[in-house]
Amino acid sequence: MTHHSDQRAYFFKIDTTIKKIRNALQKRLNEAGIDLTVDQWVLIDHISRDEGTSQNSLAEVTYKDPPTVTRIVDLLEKKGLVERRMAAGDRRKFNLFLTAKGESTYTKAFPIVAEIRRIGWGDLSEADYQQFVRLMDSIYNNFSDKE
Amino acid sequence: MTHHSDQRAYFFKIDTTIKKIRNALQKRLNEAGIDLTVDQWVLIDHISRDEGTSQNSLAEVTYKDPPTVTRIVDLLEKKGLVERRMAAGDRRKFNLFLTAKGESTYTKAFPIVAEIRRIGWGDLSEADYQQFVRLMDSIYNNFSDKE
DNA sequence: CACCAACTATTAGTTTACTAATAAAATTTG
DNA sequence: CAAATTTTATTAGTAAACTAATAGTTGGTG
Repeated sequence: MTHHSDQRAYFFKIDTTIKKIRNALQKRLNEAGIDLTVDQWVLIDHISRDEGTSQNSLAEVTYKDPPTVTRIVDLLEKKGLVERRMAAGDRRKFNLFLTAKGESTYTKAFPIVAEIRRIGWGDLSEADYQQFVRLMDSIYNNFSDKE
Repeated sequence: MTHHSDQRAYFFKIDTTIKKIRNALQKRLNEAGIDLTVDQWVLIDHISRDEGTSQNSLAEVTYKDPPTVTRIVDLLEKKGLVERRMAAGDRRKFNLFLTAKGESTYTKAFPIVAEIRRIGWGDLSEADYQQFVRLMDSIYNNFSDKE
């Protein structure tokens, strides 16, 4: 891209778009009376798909930091949605599980998240999705490559 | 887009990409010894382009909330980079200006931000940029339309 | 075996985002 | 003009991201 006056725009567009998505999802969760933040949903989603996972493993797959995961798991535990169990064979680790209440919350939240995904994607096509992935991966990798 | 197993991916890709960009920029600013966060940079960039702007106006153009702007301006004022002056004719408002130190910091940070933009965009083309804008605007507007 | 390095999770401190409530000032309306 | 509404900015509280430091545990190596 040559140096146009709008060269600032791509950071900004990504930033405002992700904020818009997060806010829309949070609003729907609130309206549905589901006591979950977006990031809390991200964690229970991953725990549900990989019961017994450790916190560091969760941090890795969600691209969150270990301290952030610690705090979100604290909140989820306090709400009674997630349970920490000592890992057999490694006393440093916890294995994470959804409680019955956690499962039920997950089940209630899932269709709302799916709906927001649908709304956001609108009538964009599969070809659009491939473009999207190509562009995002390209930007991402441009930073991974150099250092 | 039909319901593939990767349908979760687009939220996630946007989120991880913006994090990557922010972290890369923050790292370069730190390495250059510039005492600015990314969001602080966003504000002084806008103040520099529109000297005397108000906080609410800044909030609008940056898509930040008024309380967030209040706090970031507090920090910038504490660092001596920005000055609040009472607005003539409206005692609720402040007009915001960069101090000499603020100008100098802005001048030092600018090329670093430009470099990060260049690195992130890599060898993507002008046509890619148009695709990018189309996709992002589409997702964004899909949420704006239906409330 | 003892030491050293790596790993897992936590704590602490700073920054930003969002909501809700509030103070003060300006504008509109009856 | 007086009252109600709107606007501008702030404060307070909760949540999340990042860094740095630390405790406790594990595994490897001399």
